[in-house]
Amino acid sequence: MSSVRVRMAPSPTGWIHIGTARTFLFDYLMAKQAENGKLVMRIEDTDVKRSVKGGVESLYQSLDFLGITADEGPREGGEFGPYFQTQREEIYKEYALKMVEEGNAYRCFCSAERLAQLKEEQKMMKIRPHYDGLCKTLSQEEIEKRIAAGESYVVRMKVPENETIEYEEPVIGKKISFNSSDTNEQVLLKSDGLPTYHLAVVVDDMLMNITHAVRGSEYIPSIPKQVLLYRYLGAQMPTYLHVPLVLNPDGKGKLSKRKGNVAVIDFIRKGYIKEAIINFVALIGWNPAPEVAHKDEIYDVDYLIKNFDPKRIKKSAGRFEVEKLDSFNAVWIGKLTPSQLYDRVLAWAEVVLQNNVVDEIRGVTEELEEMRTKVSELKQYLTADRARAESLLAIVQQRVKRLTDIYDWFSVLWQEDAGFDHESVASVLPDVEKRTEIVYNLRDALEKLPTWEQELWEPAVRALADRYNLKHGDLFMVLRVIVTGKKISPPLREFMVLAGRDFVGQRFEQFSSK
RNA sequence: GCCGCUAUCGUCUAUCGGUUAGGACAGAGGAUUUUCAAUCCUCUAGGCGGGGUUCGACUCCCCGUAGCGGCACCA
Repeated sequence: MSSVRVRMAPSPTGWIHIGTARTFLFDYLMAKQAENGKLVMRIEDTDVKRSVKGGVESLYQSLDFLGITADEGPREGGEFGPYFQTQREEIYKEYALKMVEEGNAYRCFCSAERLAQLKEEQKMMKIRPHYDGLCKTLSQEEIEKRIAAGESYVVRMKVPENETIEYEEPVIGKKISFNSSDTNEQVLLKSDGLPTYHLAVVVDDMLMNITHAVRGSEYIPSIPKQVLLYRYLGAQMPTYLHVPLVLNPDGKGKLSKRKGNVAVIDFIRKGYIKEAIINFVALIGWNPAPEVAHKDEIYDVDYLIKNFDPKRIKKSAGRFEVEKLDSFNAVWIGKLTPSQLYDRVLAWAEVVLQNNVVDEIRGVTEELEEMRTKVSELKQYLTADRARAESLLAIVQQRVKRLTDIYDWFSVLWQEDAGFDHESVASVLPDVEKRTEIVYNLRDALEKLPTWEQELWEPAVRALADRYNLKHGDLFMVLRVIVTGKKISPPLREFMVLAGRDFVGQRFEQFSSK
C-alpha cells in the first residue's frame, strides 16, 4: 500500500530543459530503486498560453531517447488518470470550492488593473508585493450579487497571519521555516476556471497518491503555500526534494536558453549519446557515496539505480560545464561496439533530420540547416554498406567527442571536391619540382604494388622516404594529405585499406592536377 | 525592499572534529606514436572574511560578505 510513487510533471512547452531532465532522472532513479516503485508522468498544461501543440510528443521523444520512461501517464495509461491537468478541470474546481465553503479560501473580484496598480504602489513603498485582501471581507450577499452580475473572479487561498510554517526538507537536511505573513494569498483558481500550479500540484499529488517528487530549488519559496493547502485538504504532504539549480557556465543565473541551447533535443542533435547525458546530468548536484564511488566518475543507469541516494543531493547550485559532458561523451562512445555506434549514428541522424516542435517555435536555424546537409550526406554514405561503415566507424571511434565529428573524418570519401592542405605538404617539400617528382614516385610506387595491403605499401613508402632522405613521418604526412585532404586524419593505414586502391588513385589524380 | 537557500582547486565534487584536504574535467610536462586521438605516468591548483565552541575545526554555532532563488490569474 505504501509503495513509492514518484511523479514527474512537465509542461508541454515543446522542449525539455536539460536541468529538467536531471530532475526527471532523479525521479526515475527513485522509482526504480524502490520495491514496486512507480513513476508517474503528469502533464501540467494549465497555462494554455504556453502549451504547444505536439509538445507532449516531443517531451516523450527526448525522454525516450534518454531512457527515462514512466509507468503511468497519458501514453502509458493508469488508474489515476486523466494525466492531463486540463482534463481535470472539474476536479480542481471542486476542491477550490470546498476550500471556499470551509473558509480556507475566498472569491476575489479584483481586476487585473487594480492588481497591477496595487503592485506598483507596493513597489514604490518598498514593501513586499502582495494581495491586500480586499475581497476577503466581502459579504455573502455582495458575493452572490457580483456572481449573478456575471463578474469574473478568482479563488484565493487564505493565509494565516504570523504563523511559523515548517517543512522538513530532506535535501537541505533540516526544517526550513517560513513566516506565513511573508506568503501571498495565492490565486488557486484562475478566472478562466483552470487551476494555478499551486492548486493543481497539491490536488493531483494527493489524488494520485504521490509519495515523492523531485523539483528544482526554485520551488522552495512555494513550500508554505503548499503546506497550507495540504492542511486545508486534510492530506499528507508528499516528500518534495529540492535539487540545486543548474547555473550558466559563468555562474550568473539559472541555465537559460539565452546563453545557448539548453533543450535535451539540442544536446541530442549535437551528438551526445544518452549514456553520456545521463552520466553527466546525474553528477550535477549529486555524487555517490565514497564507498561505492568510481574513481573515474563513469556511471551507467544500472549503477545509478542501485546507488542513487537522494540524501546525497547537494545543497548548492552548480554550473553547467560542457567540457565534462564532452569528456563523458567521448568515453561512452568509446565503449560502444562499432555496430552499436552505427545504430546510434543513424538514430541521431533521424533526430537531426526530422523537424521537431522546437523548430516551429524558434525556426530552423542556419546552423541546423548546415548540420542537416552534412548529416544526410553522412547517413547516405553509411547506409550504403553497413559492414564497411562499421569498419570505418571502428577506426575513428576513439577520437570522436561528438557524433558530429564523424562527418569531418569521412567526408573526403564522398565529396567530389574535398580539397587538400597544400600548405602542409609544402612545409615538408618546399621545392616545387622535387615535390612533383616525389609525389609522382609515391604514386608510382603504390600503383606498382601487386595487391592493396598495408604490409606492402607501407614499406614502399618508407623505402621512398629513404631514397629522398626524408623523415618517414614527413612522407607519411604528405601521403595523408593527398589521401584524406588533411594533415589530421583517421589512422592512415586502416583508412587507406578501407578507402581502397581506386580511391587513393583518384586522390593522387586530383592532387597532381591542381 | 522583503523572505529563503547556499559557500572546498578555474569547473564539478569527496570529507559525517584529528587526512600530507582525495577524485574527475580543464590546463602543463613526459612516455608511446607516420597525424590527431586513445592509453599510461607526473605536475600545477582549493577550505570567502571575522568571531566563538573545542585539546583540536574545511567540518559545529554566531555575525559579516557574496552568489543564487522567490515574492504572477507561469510553472
